[in-house]
Amino acid sequence: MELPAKYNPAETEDKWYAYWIENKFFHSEPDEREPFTIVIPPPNVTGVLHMGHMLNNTLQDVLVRRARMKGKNACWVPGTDHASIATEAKVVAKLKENGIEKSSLTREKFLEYAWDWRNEHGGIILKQLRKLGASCDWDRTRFTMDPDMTRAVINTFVYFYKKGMIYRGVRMVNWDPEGHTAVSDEEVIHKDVASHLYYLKYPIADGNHRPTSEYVTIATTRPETIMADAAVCINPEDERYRGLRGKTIFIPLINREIPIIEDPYVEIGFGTGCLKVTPAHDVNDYEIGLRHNLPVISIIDDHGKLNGNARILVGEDRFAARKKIVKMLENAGFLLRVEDYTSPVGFSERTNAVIEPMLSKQWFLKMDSLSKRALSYVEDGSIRMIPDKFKNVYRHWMETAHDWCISRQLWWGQQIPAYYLPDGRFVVESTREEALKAARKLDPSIKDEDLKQDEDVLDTWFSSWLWPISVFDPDMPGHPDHKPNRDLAYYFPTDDLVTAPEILFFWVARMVMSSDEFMHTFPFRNVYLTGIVRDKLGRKMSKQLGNSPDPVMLMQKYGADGVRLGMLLCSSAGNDILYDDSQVEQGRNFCNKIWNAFRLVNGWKKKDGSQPAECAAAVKWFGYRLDQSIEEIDDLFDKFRISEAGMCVYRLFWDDFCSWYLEIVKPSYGEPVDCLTFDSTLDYFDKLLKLIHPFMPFITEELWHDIAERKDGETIMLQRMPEAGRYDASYLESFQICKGAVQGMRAVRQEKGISPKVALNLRISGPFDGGLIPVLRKLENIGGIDMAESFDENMAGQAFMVGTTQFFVPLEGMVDVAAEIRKAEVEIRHYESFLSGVNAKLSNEQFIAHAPEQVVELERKKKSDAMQKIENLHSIVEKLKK
RNA sequence: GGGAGCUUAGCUCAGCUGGUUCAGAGCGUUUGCCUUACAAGCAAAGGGUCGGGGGUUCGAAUCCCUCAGCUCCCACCA
Repeated sequence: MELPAKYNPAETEDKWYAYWIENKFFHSEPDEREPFTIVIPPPNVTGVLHMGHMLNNTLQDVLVRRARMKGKNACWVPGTDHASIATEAKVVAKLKENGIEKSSLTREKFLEYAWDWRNEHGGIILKQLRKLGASCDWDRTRFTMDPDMTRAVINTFVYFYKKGMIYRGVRMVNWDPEGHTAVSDEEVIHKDVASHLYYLKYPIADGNHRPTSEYVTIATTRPETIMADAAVCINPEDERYRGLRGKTIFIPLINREIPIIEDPYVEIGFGTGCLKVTPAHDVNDYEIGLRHNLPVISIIDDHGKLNGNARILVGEDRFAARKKIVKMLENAGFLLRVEDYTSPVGFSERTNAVIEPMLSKQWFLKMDSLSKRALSYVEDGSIRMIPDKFKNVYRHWMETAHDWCISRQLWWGQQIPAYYLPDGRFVVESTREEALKAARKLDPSIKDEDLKQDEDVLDTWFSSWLWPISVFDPDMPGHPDHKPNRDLAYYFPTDDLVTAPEILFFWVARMVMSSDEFMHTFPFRNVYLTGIVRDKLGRKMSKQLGNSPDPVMLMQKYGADGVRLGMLLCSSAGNDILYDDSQVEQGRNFCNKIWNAFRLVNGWKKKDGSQPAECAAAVKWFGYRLDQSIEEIDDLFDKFRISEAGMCVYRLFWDDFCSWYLEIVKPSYGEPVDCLTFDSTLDYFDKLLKLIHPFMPFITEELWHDIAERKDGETIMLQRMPEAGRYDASYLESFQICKGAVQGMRAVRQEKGISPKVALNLRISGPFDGGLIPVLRKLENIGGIDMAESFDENMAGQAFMVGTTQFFVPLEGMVDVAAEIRKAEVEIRHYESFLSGVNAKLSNEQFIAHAPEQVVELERKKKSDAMQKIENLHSIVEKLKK
């Protein structure tokens, strides 16, 4: 049976994934083994796989598969996130397409649509992850709005409320007038926008509530908010405005009288040094308002339109109102001038609407004690950040965290379990029944229908911050009637978390908080932060730019294994990766290389008989090389240098195994291979497949089944990862010299245009392991080999050195003597300057006195080696000149 | 405005606490090869005064200062 020269991933990948599922290889149950746990960062339930997911999940799969092969009980818990604002926005848009306005629906009806949408589109991304080879325990798949997961969230809310850590307050929030909800600070993106600075006249009052002709000038970017002004503020140090102290002033157009106050917040040098204070519509003004007890006059409604408090332009959109009021101010003579001005404006991450700072009643979770304790886990090293630099970022945030606004004015999500009595008092309980009981304690006459549940839902992160706990035990520890849970006790704390730095605060930090609160420990040991996948030009991948390849198409074209390896090889932790097709091509090519190495070995016939010397040497060498590489790979994984570990495996297979080992042991066409070499080769192939498996699960499973008889239900997935043995470093060095000799001879041929069919003689002077001469002969067409003290006189030829071993290829009549002399002289000069550097060091008394003995010793070795080389080169020149 | 980080070959990056033979890898480039495992390949070659300047040291890509450029995070001066 002839195997094709090109590996075809499509044929194998689906087959093996089905096999793994069928045999439940991904499933984990607690047992006596050491656990290894990863919880997936749950993607949006209605999302589709993008390049970031590919990278992120490949990394997780590599870690999980490796742990499994190290004999651990590996459990990778998958799931999805309800992503309240994003999903609700999608559903609203979809309904709009069908001519249905959200406002025309009841909450129940809307949620019905939303669940339909989720059931239809939900989980596509999880199916796509299977294509990638992700070895998730699908039996444990969770959704943040599963009934029991929701119960965990609700119970947690009640828990913190009863602990006094959740409160309801009027706060300045980032209002999204498009989404009609408050969004967190983290969901606001600030961009610089070109706008104008308007200079307005505010008439000063005469003391009897009448305007005078005197005025102060105020600069503002938002003239439509003047009706909400509560004061005008000056800096107490500002000499120019001494006369204004204690006076009052009139708002233009509506003639409302407001005080002049003093606060150091105002910058003397900026604008006019006079600030209009609008507590209802600006965060800083709100703070000033609090300090000076100013009234809060809100003139913008939830839709971004002016309300009755504005008195003028009522019902106008805020941006239309701005244009109109500028005209009105101008016509009335209050507009002094207009300057171009660039100011930062906040946009909603989800809807891209301009954020309106607004006062509204929201629910908050106190962060103070939670964030302090969460910081300590990272500070004391219980949680390791990879790369390390994110420790700083984390610390900075934890030290400045504000209380967390956890309510959202949406329907898709967990509804806040606060129930209002008709008189406005409220109770917080996990069920309506309990709420009724509690309410009756306040007022025995309350009936069920009198209770009104809070309309808001909880921030999505308020459910995902419980994820590492709730996926195992949705009952959540910390609740009064909680029973110990076997899964939680076994799998928690988890081992590694692989996620994007963007959600270090949203998610990672908050999981640490919830874990500290409920488990009194950290939720994971290592946090591996991946970079962002960008295009070749460094731009973020986005739908608008259309610069993102479709991951599923990519896997079809290059194979999942190829895509996995390709992305991994160029992605060190925390660094962005600039995606280019050439990377996955490299991965695909590697698959092909493995495939063809298999084709070669697969065609071999075994025979009895002695092992040729070159094979014995190659087997010995590669065995050591393998042990050396395994040691290196283990070390790289310990340091989470996953891409480097991948590169190490790549080179081990391609360079050492294929280009050297196989080339040495490879028999002539059709010839059989001796038993010892045959068995060693298959053993090495088997070990290599295991080392590669975490990176490329499909092709390794396929070939592992081909290199030996396997019983049904066997898998490479559950084989033990090869462990490093002791190796003889000096033998590896001797082999390096042999490799150097081969490369030197090839270079001579290349340079002189000598065909491989022409045998060349070789003279060796200096250290060389005679046992490797058969290897030399196998790889190069060599006539005679002399091991000589020095070279014959009068011999034309080409010389080269490997280390301190000198090689000489006699080339009677084929050498440009003058050119060779020039080359040798260049080299002599080079070594002479090197030598003089070394000599300078060695004759420096300071160096001898300060440097450690080994370093001095090394310099002496350098000196003698360099002198040896120079001498050798001189003798070459001598000979050439004769 | 505050903070963090980056700047090493054409590209993407290693280079750990300063010293293992004048700086490494992958990709790309150039040259020669269709050598019956692989042209998605084989073989060889070229390519860097480690962003500029200064300092510490016997010794600096590595530590310190400074300048320049880039990136990210936080805060948002009306």
